[in-house]
This record gives sequence, structure tokens and C-alpha cells, in this order.
Amino acid sequence: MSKDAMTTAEPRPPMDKRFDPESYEPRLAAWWHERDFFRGDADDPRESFCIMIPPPNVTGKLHMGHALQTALQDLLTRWKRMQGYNALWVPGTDHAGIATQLMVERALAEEGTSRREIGRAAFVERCWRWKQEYHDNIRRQLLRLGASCDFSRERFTMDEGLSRAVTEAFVRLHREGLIYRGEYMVNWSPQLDTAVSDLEVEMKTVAGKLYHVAYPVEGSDERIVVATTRPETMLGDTAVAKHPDDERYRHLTGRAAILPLVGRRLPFVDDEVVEREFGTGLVKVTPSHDPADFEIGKRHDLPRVEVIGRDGRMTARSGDFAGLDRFEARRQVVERLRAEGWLVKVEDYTHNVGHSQRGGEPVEPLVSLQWFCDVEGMARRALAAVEDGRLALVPESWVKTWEHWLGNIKPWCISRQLWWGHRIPAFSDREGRVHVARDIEEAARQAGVAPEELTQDGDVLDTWFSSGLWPFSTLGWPDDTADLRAFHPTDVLVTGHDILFFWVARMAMFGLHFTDDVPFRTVHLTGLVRDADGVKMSKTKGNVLDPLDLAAEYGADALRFTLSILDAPGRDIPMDLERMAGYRGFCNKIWNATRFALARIGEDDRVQTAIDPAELAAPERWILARLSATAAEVDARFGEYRFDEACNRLYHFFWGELCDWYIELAKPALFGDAPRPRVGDVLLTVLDHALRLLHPVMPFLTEELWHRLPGREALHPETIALAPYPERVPAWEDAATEERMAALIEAVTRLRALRADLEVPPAEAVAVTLRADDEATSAFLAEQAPLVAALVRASSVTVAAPAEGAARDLVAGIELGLVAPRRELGAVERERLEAELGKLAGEIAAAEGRLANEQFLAKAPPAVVAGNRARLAELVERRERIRAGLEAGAEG
RNA sequence: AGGCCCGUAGCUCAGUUGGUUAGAGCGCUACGUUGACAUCGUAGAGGUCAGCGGUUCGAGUCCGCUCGGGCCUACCA
Repeated sequence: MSKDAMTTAEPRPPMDKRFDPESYEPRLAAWWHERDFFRGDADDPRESFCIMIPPPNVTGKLHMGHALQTALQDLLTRWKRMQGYNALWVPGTDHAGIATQLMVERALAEEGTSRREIGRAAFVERCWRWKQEYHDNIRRQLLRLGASCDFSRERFTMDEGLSRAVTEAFVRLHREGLIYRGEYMVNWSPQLDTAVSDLEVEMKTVAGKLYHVAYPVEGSDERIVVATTRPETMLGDTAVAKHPDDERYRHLTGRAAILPLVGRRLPFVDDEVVEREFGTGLVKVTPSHDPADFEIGKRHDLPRVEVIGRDGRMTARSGDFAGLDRFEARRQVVERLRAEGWLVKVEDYTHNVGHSQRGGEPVEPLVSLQWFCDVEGMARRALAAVEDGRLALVPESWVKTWEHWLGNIKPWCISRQLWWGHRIPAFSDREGRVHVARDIEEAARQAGVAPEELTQDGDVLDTWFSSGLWPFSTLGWPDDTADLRAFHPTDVLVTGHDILFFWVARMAMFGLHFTDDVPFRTVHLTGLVRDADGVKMSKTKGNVLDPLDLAAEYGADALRFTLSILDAPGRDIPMDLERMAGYRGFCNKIWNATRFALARIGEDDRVQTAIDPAELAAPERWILARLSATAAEVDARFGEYRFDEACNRLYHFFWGELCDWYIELAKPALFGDAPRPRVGDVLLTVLDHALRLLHPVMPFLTEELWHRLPGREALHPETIALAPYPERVPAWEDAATEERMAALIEAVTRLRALRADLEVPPAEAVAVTLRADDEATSAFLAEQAPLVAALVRASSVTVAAPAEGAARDLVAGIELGLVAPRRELGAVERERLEAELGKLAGEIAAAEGRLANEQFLAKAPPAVVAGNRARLAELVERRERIRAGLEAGAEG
């Protein structure tokens, strides 16, 4: 099939009774990208709109969270593109250091080998092959979901350009003194065999034990008692701490305890962090294996005795316990303490223990030589950017969390003892001096040695270091590129709140530091996609949904619409398949409404670019007014990231106002029973607008249908994606018609209810009367009588007082009368009216009470008081009509 | 330990700055193939807005407390 075969000039296949997304979605996705509609142009003079995709990890396929973010990013991009912005959405993927390395290691294990066995170069090569495979998958999935991103600009965090940006950022920060290397306590994951950052540690509440251990005091018979949850670390104790003001232990100042099992002398030190109320108020100090103790150790210049190694086993310095796993060592230490009489008591104790997010095992706090980034200054700028409004968080409730985290930030451990990632650009010479430089040649010049004498640091950088540069590294930074000038700062970032600190905060900090500007103006934080019962999706629970399966079953449009309408601020998203089936029904409704219109319009009817309501009848004026209001509201809601409300409005406009009412109102005219001017033109024009309004949410269906509308070429010759987004049309607004039509709709609904109450069979016609007090409304009712007759299946609709024995009611100022041949006011109707009278009595009493209250009259705004008066009058009148109806019924 | 969010119909959720009668979808009930759609149409039932107290002429909405659920941050060993 040639490209032309898919262009709009070709007739499309006849429309089936049911829409079949599979028949056009993949075709349109391919066509869009072949035709290159979504390329951003740095030289385009129009205002730009840019979104950077949160790069999915190349570890697997896209999950529901990606689908949600893809839907919303595409919605925004398509919306802005149609509004005439120079829109660009840049796709890409993340190398995901630890995650990918683990996957590849697992694959190797299945082959009976390991990364150590095959060596670093071969391992990294395997990672690249892995990346290619999953990257291609992700690209296919984005296409399938209808993503209108510019694939010509697709990036990967480890491609050449981005790697250069990483090196440049590292070198600059190092020269500014913000990156340094040092021995500090870090979170060590023995399973992953690497350090991880504070953020990669998950606190879990675990049921453990609190061991109370007696330590003898040197040169006396006194024993003090300390408590610990980790007895194995006592082998590395080098002091006992007490609070400086603790009178109970004043006599211990300057003295020392003796460490049981080991015999080491532990001086008593005074430190403010000791809580006097906890336990005995004395704390064993293990500077090598506890973050708090590490700090105490630094303050008091205590020696560090490392008894647990990087493999999670006890070191040679642990004496008899050397070689034991840390948890086995705990058991054996406790046994020895008990045997030797040092164990005072053991209590059950629930406490929080840090676990490695990826590895799953408890992290081991260890002192090691790592690279750190001092982010305090950058954090202050990121805080200020949110405070002064340059960077908006949506929903705003995240601002406090942002402030709390950035206000208490600590140095970021950025080195990882992994093989997959960006190698740290630091080179050691033979004397062990370290030279940070962009490449080995630059390092050699700095060191004044030959490149061969240098060896590069074996560690790689935390994945989030490169992700932190994403919004501008993807546009060519550190070079001053046309893309960077045209599209940076980007406009919106759409991402899950779970990576606010990992990623969003780092981008804000790096962006402000390196480009002196925010990397994006708005961050829209989404909830997490859960299953229908609100349970987090996980493989072990078996409740994981695959977006591609859903796209196949429901259509990508229904999936996107469901995700968008469920994106309420500050809430997680319960993914309900029944609900999605409902929105698939909505797609079908749109399909069939269009099918109906195309089958019924006249030969010369066309989509209009301008239409004058003055030449139209009331139903046409009404739907155009509703359309204008809808366009205005949708635009406003998109603008404030209320995708849920925008989609709700679109749903109710299309299904409720257009299908349920306007199309029904148009039928008598379309079938020639009661011709009205330009009904076909109006119907096509409204459909065109509705499809364009829906396009950002349902790109496929709207594209497919729009091409069938005669006359739509005037808006764009090729694609709805580049047609203008509908706006409010002041000339279509018509409050008087809206009010009258609203009353008419209410009257019809009420008359149908009366029919149902009287149990009139659907095929049986009734006689209807309508009456209004004012002449204008009466004239309007007379004019619309045939329509009312069609909608309520009436043999006659006259403007008159209710006939003798008619069922009556009053809605929106219209007095209704309905007579069904051979039907009297039945028990059902009587019962309903009695109930209605009871309810009215309550409402009338409430309104009268309010209006009798002088405080209310004095303090409430006049409009509210007037509203209450009008309301009361209407309630009373309605009560009178219903009473009259009941009496007439009783007589008849 | 601190912070944030949530509690509205059987279920999942909306409800803008306090203002007349609290909404939607699904589910449920009754009826229905008149010329697009049974992935449909028409009508309907269903809520003391978690509880208590306060502010106010007026509170689902604002304030305080209690109970219940979730999330985030945190060096009490």
C-alpha cells in the first residue's frame, strides 16, 4: 500500500455498525509518522510547546503508569499543536543502571555463567544488546498508544550526546567543588554489591529484638547496661556514649568500659544525641556500622573497627566470628553473651530497618570511599523556584513535601559499584592521585603524565545523575544548540509522584545550576495506577494489566480516555475494566452518531467554517451555543490540568447534549417531516468541532471519522491533528435560546415520566398541553410543538390549559397536561404525586423558614434572597398544580 | 516521631471562592428493536456527605477534636 492510499483523498471503507479500532488504529499510527506530522522545528517562529518524556527504563515493557503518562503527555502535546504552537514531544529511554544490570545478570545466571566470569567488556556488550531489544519494544508500544512524539529526536541516556553531557556536568561540578570523593558512611547493599543513595533505601517496620547487654566498667565492679538491636555490631564498638547532663553517670566521665567477648577498652564520651529516657541512657558506639555512631565517632575522634565486610560477612577483625554471615553472627554473639553472663534481657522490639529497594535485603551501613555531590545550594534554588512561581507543582499539595525534602537535603552519593552506566570521569595516576577530566587525554595533560599511566575509576554514576540532565541534555546541552534555544525550558513534565525526589527534584536542581533556568515550568504529578479495588498492581498478586492487551481489547482511544478521565488530582487511579468497557461504548456512540449523520445529510451539506445562527431554528442555535460553551470549558480545564473534568464535559456534551437531544431534535428535519434551515450543515459542523475537541484524548477514532466529513478539508487538507483546536464562538452564544431549550428538555423529560407513571404503552400516543404565562414562551412552545410531539410520542401538542382529567405538572415555568386515552390517574401515579407533595411541603417549609429569618434577610446577599423568593413561589405553584391534577384525577 | 492525603449512593469516584433540590459511571428495578448505536433507548429506586463540637443567617465545603484507611519523610540505640 502506498502512502497515498492512506491519505484523505481516498474514499474510506463503508462504515460498519460497530466500530472496530483494530481496523484503523495501527494504520493511522503508521501514517502519522510516515507523513512526519509531529516533527518539532527549531526554526519555527511560532511559540514553542515542549514536553520531555520521562524515559522508561529499558528493562521491560511499558506498564499502566507509562500508559497514563503517555496519554496525558500526548493529550497536552496534541492540544497545543492544534492550538498552533510549535509543539515538540521528545521520546527516549533510560539505561536504568541497577535494574538493567540485574536483568542481564539474571539472564546470564540462566545460561550458567555470570558477569564476573565473562568480564566487564562482554557484560557491557550484553547490556547494550538487551537495551536495543527493549528499546524497540517501547517504541512500538508508544506508537500503538498513539503517541505523537518526534521519533527523529529520540534519545537514550547512554547515547553519545547524553554521555558527553554527563561527563561535562560531572567535571564542572567537580571544578566548582560540588563533587568530591571521600570516606563516608553509605548505604551498602551486599546483594547488589554497591552503595546506594538514601532514596534507594526503603524503611520497613520489622519485628526484632532489643538485646540488653552488660558491659563492665574498667577498674570497678560496676556494670553498665546498653541496648542494641544488632548485637553483632558490638564487636566493632569503640566507645560508650552518655548525655553530658545525665547526673546518673557523671562518675563515669573520663573512665571506660570493657567490651565483653573482645576485651577492648571503650572510653565514655559525652554526646547530646543520647536520649536519657531511652533504655539506661547509655549507648554503645559502633562508628563503622551505624550512621549515628559514625557521627559520634567523628565528633570524638574515635577509632573505627570494621567487623562487617562488603559481602555481608564478618571480617577478620571480628575474631572468632570471622567469615560468618552477619545474621548468623548475630545469633552466635547472643549465644556467647548469654553463656558468659553478659546478656541481661531480651525484649521483643518493633523498629524500622532500611532495606535495599532493588535488592530487598537490609542495607548495611558501611564506611566506604565514594563520590558525593553537595546539592545543598542547588536545593535552595529549586526551593526558591517553586516559592516564586517559576516552577509550578500540580496538584499544589506537593509543595509542602517538596519544601520538606529539599530543605533537609544531604549529600548525594553518586557512585555505584556497577558495570552498566556512565563511567566516572576520574583517572588515577601511579601515585594514586585522582584527576577529573573530560577524557583520558585531558586528564593526562593535567597530571603531566602519559595517558597509559592513568587508569579510569571503575565505578559508574547513579542512573539519576544522567536523568537529572534529561530536559536539556536531550536538546544538545552542553552545546548552545538551536533546539535548546527554541524548546528550553520545557513547558510541562508529566510524571508519577513516586519519583518526585529521585528525578523531578534532581532535574530542577541541575537545570537551575547548569542552565540558570527551571527545566520545565509545570510539573503535573499523577497518581499511581491501581487495580479496580485500589490495590497496587504487582506480578506476585497477578493483577497486572498490560496496556497493549487493553488497547487490543478496548481500543487505544478507550484506554486513553479512561486513563484521562480518571486522572483526578491527588488521587490514585483505580483501573476498572467495566468502566473502560463503558468508554469503549462511548467510542462506539461517536462512531454511530457520525455514521447516522453521514447517512442522513443532504448532498450539498458541508462542514462550515462560519455559520450565522440568525438563519437557524432554535434547536440549531441551541446546540451551537452548547458547543461554544463546551469548547470554552474544555480549553479551560485542559489549561489547569483537570483532564478528568475536561473529559467528563466532552462525554456529556457528545452523548447527552448532541446524541440524546440534538440528533433526536434534528431527526424530523433530517427525514423531511418538518424541514428546518441548514440542519445538515449544522450537524456536520457540530460533529467536526466535537471530533476536534476530542482529538487530543481519542486521536485515532477522531482522525478516522473526521476524514469522512464533507467539507472538513477547509480546516486542514490532511489531518485532524493539524486542524485548529475549537474555541469559544461568541457569535454562537445565546442565553435566551439555551434557557428556553433547557425548559423544553425538562418538559419533555417530565412528560415522558408522566407517561411511564400512567403506564402508557410505548406505542400509544397521548395528548399533551403546554402553557406558559408569558407570550414569548408561549410562542416558542407553539413553534416547537411538533418536536415535543415527536419526542414524547404525542398525537397532539397544543398550547393550552390542561384538559379535564389530565395528569399535570409544572416544570421551568411550563404547565404540563397529559391525557392518555383510556387511562385514568392510576395508583402508581397517585402514589408518586403524594410523595412529591410530601417532599414539596418540606422544601416549602424550609424556604419559608429561611425567608422569615430576619438575620438571613439582613445578612445574605440580595441575589440569594431573591433566589429563595423565586424558588418558594415556584414550589408553591408546583404544589398547586399537583393538587389540581390529583383532584381532577379523583373526579375523573 | 513529624508531615501530607483520604473517608460522599451497593462499587469506584466528582463536588471550584460556604448559598436554593449533593452529581457521574458502573451495578440495580421497570418498560422498550419508531428511520445511527443492545457497546442502545426511556423512566426510576438508592445518600442522617465517618463521628462529635465550633464559626456562620446558612457547612459536604471553613476551624478543632475523635475514629478509620493510605502515603511520604525520619540517625531513639
